[in-house]
Amino acid sequence: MTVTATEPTVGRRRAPRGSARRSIVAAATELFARRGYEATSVQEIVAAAEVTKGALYHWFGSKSELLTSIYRELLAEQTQRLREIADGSGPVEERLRAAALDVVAHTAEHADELTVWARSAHLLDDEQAEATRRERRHYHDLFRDLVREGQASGAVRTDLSATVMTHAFLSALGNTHTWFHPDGPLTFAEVGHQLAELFLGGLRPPGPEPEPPHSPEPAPGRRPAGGAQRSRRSPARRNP
Amino acid sequence: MTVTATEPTVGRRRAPRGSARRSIVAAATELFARRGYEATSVQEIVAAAEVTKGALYHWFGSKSELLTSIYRELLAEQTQRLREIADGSGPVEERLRAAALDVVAHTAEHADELTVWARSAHLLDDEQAEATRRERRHYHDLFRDLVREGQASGAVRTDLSATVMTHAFLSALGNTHTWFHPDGPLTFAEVGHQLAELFLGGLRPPGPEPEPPHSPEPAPGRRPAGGAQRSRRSPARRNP
Amino acid sequence: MTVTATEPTVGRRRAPRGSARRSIVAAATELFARRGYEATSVQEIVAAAEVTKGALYHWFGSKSELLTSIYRELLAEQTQRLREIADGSGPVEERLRAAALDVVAHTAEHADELTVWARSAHLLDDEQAEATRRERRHYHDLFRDLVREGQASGAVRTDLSATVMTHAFLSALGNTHTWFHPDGPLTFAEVGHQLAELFLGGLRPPGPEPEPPHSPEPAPGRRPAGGAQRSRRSPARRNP
Amino acid sequence: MTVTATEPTVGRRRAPRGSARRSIVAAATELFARRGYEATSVQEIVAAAEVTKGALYHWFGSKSELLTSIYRELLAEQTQRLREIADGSGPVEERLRAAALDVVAHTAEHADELTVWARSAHLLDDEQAEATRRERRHYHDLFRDLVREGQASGAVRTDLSATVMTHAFLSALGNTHTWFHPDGPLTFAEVGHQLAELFLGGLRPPGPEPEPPHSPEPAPGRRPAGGAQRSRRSPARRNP
DNA sequence: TATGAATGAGCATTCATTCAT
DNA sequence: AATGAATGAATGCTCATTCAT
Repeated sequence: MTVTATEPTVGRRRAPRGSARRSIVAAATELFARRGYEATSVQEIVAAAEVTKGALYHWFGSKSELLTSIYRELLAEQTQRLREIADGSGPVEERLRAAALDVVAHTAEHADELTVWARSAHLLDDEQAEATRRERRHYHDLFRDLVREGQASGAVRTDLSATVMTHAFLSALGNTHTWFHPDGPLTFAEVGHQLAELFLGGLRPPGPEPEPPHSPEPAPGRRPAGGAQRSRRSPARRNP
Repeated sequence: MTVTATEPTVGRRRAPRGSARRSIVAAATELFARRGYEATSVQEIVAAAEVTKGALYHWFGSKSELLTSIYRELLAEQTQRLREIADGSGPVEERLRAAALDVVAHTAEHADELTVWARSAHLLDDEQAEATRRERRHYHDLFRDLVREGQASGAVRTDLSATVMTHAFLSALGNTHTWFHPDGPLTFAEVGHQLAELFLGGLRPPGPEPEPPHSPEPAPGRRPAGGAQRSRRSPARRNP
Repeated sequence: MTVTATEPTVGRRRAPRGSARRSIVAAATELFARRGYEATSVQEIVAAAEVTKGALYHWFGSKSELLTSIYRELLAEQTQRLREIADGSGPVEERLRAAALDVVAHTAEHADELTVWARSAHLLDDEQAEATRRERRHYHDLFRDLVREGQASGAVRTDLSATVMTHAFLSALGNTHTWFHPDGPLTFAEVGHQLAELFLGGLRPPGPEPEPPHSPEPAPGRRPAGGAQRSRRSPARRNP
Repeated sequence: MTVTATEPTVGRRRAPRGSARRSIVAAATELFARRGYEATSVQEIVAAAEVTKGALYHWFGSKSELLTSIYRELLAEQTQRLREIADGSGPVEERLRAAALDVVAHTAEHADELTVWARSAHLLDDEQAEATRRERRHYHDLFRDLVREGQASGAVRTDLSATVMTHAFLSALGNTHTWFHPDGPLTFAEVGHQLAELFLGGLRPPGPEPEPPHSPEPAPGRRPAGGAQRSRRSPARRNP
């Protein structure tokens, strides 16, 4: 019933400009994550967002466009962050490590949205699927190119496909929603760091090695932002 | 489309006993894989299976029970195979490697069903979800115990959680449906072997190593059955 | 069949506002009364009301909610009438008699709806049943309190429970649908008056009585409105 | 699973002759009473009776024939009892009283079946409805003739129709299932006696009376058999 | 920048009944 | 005297979307 105004307004306006769109996105994200895209009706979204159906269709052309919007915003942000890391100046091993940790941090921050996407992307019609697929592909290529750069420099094993290694890491992280439970013994941040460590370790060329370039511990004090708390539903997030 | 008579019949007898159930499962598996569980109607299933709706509901309590049945059969088979490998007599490194390759082979053989499951498991009601979750958990624990055995023997690094490592490998394989394309440069078998290799390599304790206990190549001549061809739709399966 | 436009429209405008709800209620009442609640399908209702299923479910959450709505409106009206009589100023005998005759009149006017209710109330789910049960109970208590007032004043025998006497009268009237036939020798109004007379007579304390306070005849000229004609299907209503 | 043998059997027979039929009737009666005829599926009946569908259709031509069977057996018994009372030798007042009390007793004994009938009779197809209607009508006429005999003898008021008075009493009793609750202050036997008393009192001619021919109390020691306990579900049956 | 009544095709599911064995 | 797989038509209901206001 009541709407919290986030900016000063005058007169008889009940909510600030664009707030309807924002509350629709927030409600949809939460519901899609909890119940799934298909199991959430437009009616439920508008009820949770405290707007009418007409308002939703004013801002979004369809239910699937709403889903796509949520994901594309997320992807754009993540791509931007990755690009900055990849374009950095340090040695490739360091940039690779930074990239992996950034994926962990971003996954932690947006677990809900990413869960929704993983479960529902296949339901989109061809047009919308194509658009997001291209952007997602772009993100993947950015990461893979970093791996390839590592291969060229000798830091990464060359007997395995950079594509496969990239997908392996991204999949392992993107699947945490199917098994991670916040009440378990590890926080999401810890799990993420272990996954990054496992990935980075797996990249090293097989055979005798002179010096491990980094310590295998989760590096206390370097935890990525948002790593410890991540979801509206379970701020702690420890798992088995 | 075609109905194979498994025993000779005379007159206008409908079909051999139990054939209705079988054709329902076959039709549902194919349709769920191609179009998705939610996008496939019961009407379409019975049309493809050439039975009536009543027959479907005679054998399965609901559409979701049909989905669950398909998955549970698959999981039971996979669990049985893993148990035999885990209970084998060789050194743990070899059993771990065999287990990983078996997961690859099984994933290749049943990619369709596993894709369906990955996309639709979250739609099940609590009761059905609980039953399969328990069985799935059991399968996971079997694999994880092998990893733990490796940790105890010194073959596997101990600075990472066996649970996390197990999930990482299973997730990487279970997610191939989101990116693998049969027209790409690698067959599914090759991708699978690379994933196994990456996983096995990542398990090794960090630091100097005397002798790599196994060659990193995909082990020619040992390819698991069904590894090279996997799906009704794309027997070759090469990917980018 | 025919649709009466209640306001002038132009072009291909569908129908005046709120008319959909009204025609749904009218069609449902008629069909439920003629064929029974369970034997009437939602499809038949919307066809008769010349609306779509969606419109019906826009206004009513379910078929049973539609049934409940019809009855609750009826009950509210009847309760209101009874309250006015009970709160009147005359002697209790007169108010009791007026109340009984009002029940007769109301039953005559709404025989169809009441028949439907008597036959189908037990099919409702607990939630809906509870709501109407409470209102129905309220109506009953209003009548019973009048009987109790009569007992306190000495006009009504005290050796029998006011609750039981009230139920007896209401049941006798509410069951007329099982046996009354309009082609019989008595009109419904006559039957109703006899029932009221029987009830009122039964209330009198047993033993010698000085003066019968009212004539036992059906009181010509005082027939309640709608008593003589009651149903779309049988305007006359005489019975055996 | 286990069936209690009601008569000695030999050999490998699992249940006595006709026991399937009996358990079907028992299960159907119980389910129809609790959930309603329409809301009870044939599947539920055979599950409760521990027989198969085929067995049910072996003994009964249809679901409605099963319903009809239950009621006709009951009606035959009740009619037989009433006939014996009506054909008795005492004065008409006494026979009338005995008849009323017998209806009370019978209603108490078979409340479940009678409830089913009251709710579901209207669902039968014309053929079955006609058969039972004739028998029910016969029962009613037997009672009404007793009332008429009372009118002829001067014991019963003649200003009201014997038909109407009979229906009033039978309806009041037949409707107890809609309001009587076993936890209330009165037992079903007490309610029944009050209803009989109210009815009998209402029959007396209006105006001065010399001697009340009977005491208004529920006549302790004369309670009809079965009056105190009646239903599988609520042996006590007290009501508000 | 909304509103909300209405659409209409589609959905999963139920159910009394049949019949070859 | 039963079995139980199969029928097939019907049922109540959902839902993303539209559009006059």
